[in-house]
This record gives sequence, C-alpha cells and structure tokens, in this order.
Amino acid sequence: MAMTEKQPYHKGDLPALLLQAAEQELEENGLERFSLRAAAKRANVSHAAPAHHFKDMTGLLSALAADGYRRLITAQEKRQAQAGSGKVEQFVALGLGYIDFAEAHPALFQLMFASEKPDRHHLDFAKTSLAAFAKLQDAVFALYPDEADAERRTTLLMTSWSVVHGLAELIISGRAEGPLKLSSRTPDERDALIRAILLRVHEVEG
Amino acid sequence: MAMTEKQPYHKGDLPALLLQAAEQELEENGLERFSLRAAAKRANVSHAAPAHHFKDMTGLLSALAADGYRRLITAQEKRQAQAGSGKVEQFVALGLGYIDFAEAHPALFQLMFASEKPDRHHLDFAKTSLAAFAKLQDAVFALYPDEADAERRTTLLMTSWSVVHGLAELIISGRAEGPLKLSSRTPDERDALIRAILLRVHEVEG
DNA sequence: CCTGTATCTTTACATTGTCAAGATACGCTA
DNA sequence: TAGCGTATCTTGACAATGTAAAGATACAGG
Repeated sequence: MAMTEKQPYHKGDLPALLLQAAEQELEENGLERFSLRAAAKRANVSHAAPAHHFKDMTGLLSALAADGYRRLITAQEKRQAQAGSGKVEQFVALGLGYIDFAEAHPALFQLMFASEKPDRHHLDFAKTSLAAFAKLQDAVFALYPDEADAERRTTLLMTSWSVVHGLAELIISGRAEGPLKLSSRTPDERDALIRAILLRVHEVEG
Repeated sequence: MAMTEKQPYHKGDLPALLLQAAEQELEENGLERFSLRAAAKRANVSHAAPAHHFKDMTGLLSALAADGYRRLITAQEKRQAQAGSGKVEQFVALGLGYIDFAEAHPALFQLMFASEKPDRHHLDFAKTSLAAFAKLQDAVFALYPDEADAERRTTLLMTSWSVVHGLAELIISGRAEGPLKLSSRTPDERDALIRAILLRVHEVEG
C-alpha cells in the first residue's frame, strides 16, 4: 500500500516518461538523428538511466515501436467508427487511418516499418505488429468472401498493403507533394483522393 | 599529357574508389550502421581523406544515391529490353526493374528513398532522381493516351508508384516473405506474381 | 629549381552508446 | 522500528564516430 498509487521511485513512472521523451526527440530530430542521451536529458534523468528499464537503445525503440502499432490500430479504428458499416467503407477507413498515422508521426512510422533499430523479436513489437497486419488482412479478405483461391486472396492482400504503405512512404518523404498537392486540399478532397487510389486495386463499386 | 591516363595522385581515382567502398560498407552493414571512417579504411585511406572529394558524409552519400538512381534506370531498361514492345509490357518491365534493383541493393535503395542523409538539392541527386520519376511517368501516361483529365492521370501515376514502391519496401524489409514466399519461387513465378500485383491497378488486358 | 596548390595524413575535439562502479531510496524481515 | 538487500539512478570511463584544423606530401607551372 503505497502513499499515492504506485510510485516505485521518487521520479514517477520513468519508463513512460522515457517513452514520451523519446518520441518527442524522434519527431523533432528524425529517426536518423535520434539520440538516447538526448531522450534521457529531456526526461531529466542521467544518460544511463534508460538502461535499467529498457536494456539498451534497441529495447527502448522496440517498446516505442510496439506502442506505435497500437496507436496505428487506434487511428484506423477511429476512421472505421466514422465510416459506414459496409465492407468497402471499412477497408477504405483502414487505409485512411494508415495514412493519417504516417502523416501525424512520420519518424515513428519510419521506426516501425523502415528501420532495423527495433528488434522484431521483441515480444510486444511482434505481438502488436502482427495484430495490425491481421486487421488489414481481415478487411481485405472481407472484400472477397467468395474467393476460394488462397493464393489469389494473398495477392490481393499484398497489393492493398503495397498501395497504402507505398503511398504513406511517398507522402512522408515529400515525394507525393509535387504530384498530388495534398497540403493544398481540404480534408474531404484529400480523403476522396486517397480513397480513389486505394480502391483502384479492387473491382468494387466505389 | 600524363604518363598513363589521368592520375591526379598516386592513389588512382580516389572518388570512385570511395564510392565503391562506401557502397560495400552500406550493403554489408546496412544504412543505419554505415560509417564514414569504415568506408575510408576500406579504401585504404585516412578517415579524413573523403572530405577533400566529397565535403562530408552527406556529400558522399548524395553522390552514391545519385549513382543509385542511374543504376535503377539501368535495371529498368534491362527489363524493358527483354520485354515486348507493347505499352503494358513496358510498364510491367519498369516495375520489375524497380523491384530487381531494390532486392539487389536494399541498403542503397533505402538511402535513395527512405533516408535524410543524402541532400536532395545535391545537383546530381536531383537530376537523376527526377529522370527516374520521369521515366515512370511516361510509362504510366502511355497506358492512358486518351485520358484528358490531368488530375486523373496523376492519380493513376501515383497509384502505380505507390504499388511498386510499397511492394519494394515490404519485400526488402522482409514483410512480404511470409505471405508471398518469393524466395521459394522460380524467377518466372516471381515475375508473374509481381506482374499480377502491378497490373491490378490498371484496367488493361493482362 | 622553386613556389604554390591540390591531395592526403595526423591530431584534436565534441558527441554518441555502453559498461562498471558508486550512491540513493525503497521494501521486506526480524 | 532498525537494518539489510535490492532495485533504481548517477557518475565516470571507454571506444567509436563525424568534423575541423594543422601539418606533410606530391604534383604543376613558371
């Protein structure tokens, strides 16, 4: 029975503090200039403090990426809640949430998908990333309930993933801005454009 | 009139040597563990030698990435030469060359598309990357000679780029291996599968 | 031949991640 | 409640890194 709630030390919940500080460092300086010492300094602890909660930099970034996958799913579910209940609308919402997340947290997105810094065998990383994949798989398979050919279903799944992931990468790297000019569009125009791109893959009535 | 050909120093063509050494370091250790000193050591020069030809690490990696874009185009042209002369076949060849290059030089591919280490305003980088984009643009636009709506053509272009780029990223990050099992397929099977994914975007007779 | 310049090496410095040792605070037990 | 063990955090140190400055070397031109 602790005084307040659960203060293992006089500093508060340092693991959570470090994750928050690390993410801010990540978004401000980018993945390639991320510094463990700078993250520790931002959390007002010594440079060696993180090692006691996350073994090393890989441990911290793996935990941060795992949290990223959870928030990716959250962003997708938010879109799904706003969308219609049809299978097509639910699939589009999943893609829009994917893009939303990438645009809102580009460095974290890069950490999750385009970096070898996190350890993919990290328990939470493996679990949450698989959950995100499973969610996409379900939505795509739902579009083809009569498709018996497993190989063909997988191809459709990977095509969908490729489009949405590729678009996310092109956007956050700045390569889509010239052709698509997303920044000078209204939210509705932007959604409609992304929707058109996502649905180009599927033979459905948009 | 020099003795042999053009030996500005007793070491040979050091810039070319450094680029070659840097690429080997890149492929062996990955982009995130790339070290300028290790590249210099591999070229048998001191760690400060690169600075005289490429100003700093950014300069070297920018030049290396620029060379990467040229070789990307070369890989695509190789596929196009082997393919039929039809517009669809030429487009598919472009995509296959894109994937070929990414698989053959994953770290270089990451440097070119998913890194902020090179400077995009670097003269050669800007020039060669634009040339690669223009090549893709021409191939996609050729698929829709009657399409007057520029916005729609651009959407089709970015959809195509998203698919091929996303697929490349998913492959080199290992995320496509589970679903697609590319490594256990024959080259022809592999090409047919990628072809099916690429053509999923377009309403053409495959 | 000699002077200037381009090329390369050496030295130095700040920053980084990691490890080891010391310091501090907490929980548990007697 | 007092003391001890342990988890937590700090300090100090080390090797590796990118970059800048200064010194050394080789080449070119007058």
